Amino acid sequence: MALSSVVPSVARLPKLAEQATERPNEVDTKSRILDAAEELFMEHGFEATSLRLITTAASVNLAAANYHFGSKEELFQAVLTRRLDPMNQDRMALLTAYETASGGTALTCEKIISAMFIPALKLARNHDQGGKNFLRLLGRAYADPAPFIREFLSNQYAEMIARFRAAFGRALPHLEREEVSWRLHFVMGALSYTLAGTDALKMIAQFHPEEINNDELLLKRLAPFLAAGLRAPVQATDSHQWFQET
Amino acid sequence: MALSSVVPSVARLPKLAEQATERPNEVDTKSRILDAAEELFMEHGFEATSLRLITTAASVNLAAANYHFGSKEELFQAVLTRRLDPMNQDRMALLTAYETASGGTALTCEKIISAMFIPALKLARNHDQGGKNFLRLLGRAYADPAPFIREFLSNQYAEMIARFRAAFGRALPHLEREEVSWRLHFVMGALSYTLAGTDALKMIAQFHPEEINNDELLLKRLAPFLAAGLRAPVQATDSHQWFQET
DNA sequence: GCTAGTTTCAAACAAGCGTTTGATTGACTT
DNA sequence: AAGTCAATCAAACGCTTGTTTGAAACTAGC
Repeated sequence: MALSSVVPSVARLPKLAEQATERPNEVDTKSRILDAAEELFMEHGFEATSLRLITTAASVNLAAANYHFGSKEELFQAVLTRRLDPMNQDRMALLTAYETASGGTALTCEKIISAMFIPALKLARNHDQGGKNFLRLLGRAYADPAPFIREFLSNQYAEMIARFRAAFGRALPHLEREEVSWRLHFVMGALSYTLAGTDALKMIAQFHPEEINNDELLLKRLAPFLAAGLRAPVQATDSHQWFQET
Repeated sequence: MALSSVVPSVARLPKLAEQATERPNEVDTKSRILDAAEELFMEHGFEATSLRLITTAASVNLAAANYHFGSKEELFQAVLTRRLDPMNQDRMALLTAYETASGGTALTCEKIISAMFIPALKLARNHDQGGKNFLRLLGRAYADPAPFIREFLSNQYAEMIARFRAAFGRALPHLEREEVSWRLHFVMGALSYTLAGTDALKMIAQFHPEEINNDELLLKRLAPFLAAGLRAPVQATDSHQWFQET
């Protein structure tokens, strides 16, 4: 179905052994497509972004997208993988570092949340241009109904989620395993929603507009909220303290 | 641009004054389209759902969609309005009822969250078939990048958000207004993400599969989490307790 | 200089899209 | 019985979509 070589070799890379590969301008076609696709997918979503829009923005030929990535779906996955995979590796490495540093004692919730957020912050700050775009793209991909996106994210996240669920389980020994999983779910929900929000964010936060794109301040507000939620007392299953009214 | 009468009159309604209008089968074309659109938009998203798919599922002519609603965008808005508007009215009415019942004293966070959730629960439970579908559709619409959707939701939610922000402000007098707005934002994020989740939900909750569609149990887990987050102590702005590591 | 193999390119492909048209149907009024 | 008008229908409109094609451009090895 795809072309014979979805991963083409290196014949026409621009002067491979001649000069430094990190020129900000005039990078190779594949990266140009990835950069343009990242921004446009973030702005319009997967379905509403056409390959023609992407390739025009990248100043490459339309057929180059299918040549280098095989299909639009594979291009989207490549956009996600490029940054998501390193970020999740960072998260797990940081969690491991915290755990070995603490000896045998369980980590605090704040420490574990740190291990989730710091790699995301690093991504938002360090990358030349696309970091913030990518986090917003990721937040939106989380809510996308397309099956191939949901399946892809499930696989990409499975290992990291398992590691962090175990860590939260040790940090909150009084909670049942189910409850820990649910709260981790809520944490990821608030995080992805917050990262994806632009208009919804403006809707609520008409103040301090300079803060809106300051992810560090944003997460400094989100983290205490989530840590307190994680430590909340469990609701008795048969309690009718809630929802007693019609 | 739209037809001359986007809101057509009542000439050919099926035997208008003859029989009861609440037959579960053989409802009028407009409702059939709305029901089919609700389900398909929920399943595939706005862009990926074609009018042909909707009208075929509704067993009506393709042109009927444009005739009754004007355009695909207006159809989507009609799908949202049909249930969202009454739900938000319910929320505000319930909040007002709580406030008058409490006399002059401020409501608790739990009570305010109740006023947000109970109407959503009612929607999920009472409506013949589409209630749960609609909540998932709503959660996804929240993350949709399409400008007309974001604008529409902003307008639909503005009044309700303002009312609840004020209520939370009174319940949490030690918090600055900004902090209250942010935390309300986080609350709505976790809520919409949770309501929208299907695969992500399965990904985390492999246990008790019968609970997944039990919204009451779901919100019984979510509510204590959010209430605790709302009451969390504020993080000092200059504190470096978080994120001190690279 | 020839050849092999990778990348680019303009052009076309078939399919699907939202929307519009114009005729037809059918219930109502007069 | 004629006329009015909302509602339905099959068909088409113009356009965009993702993908494919085959030739051209280019680099590298012999």
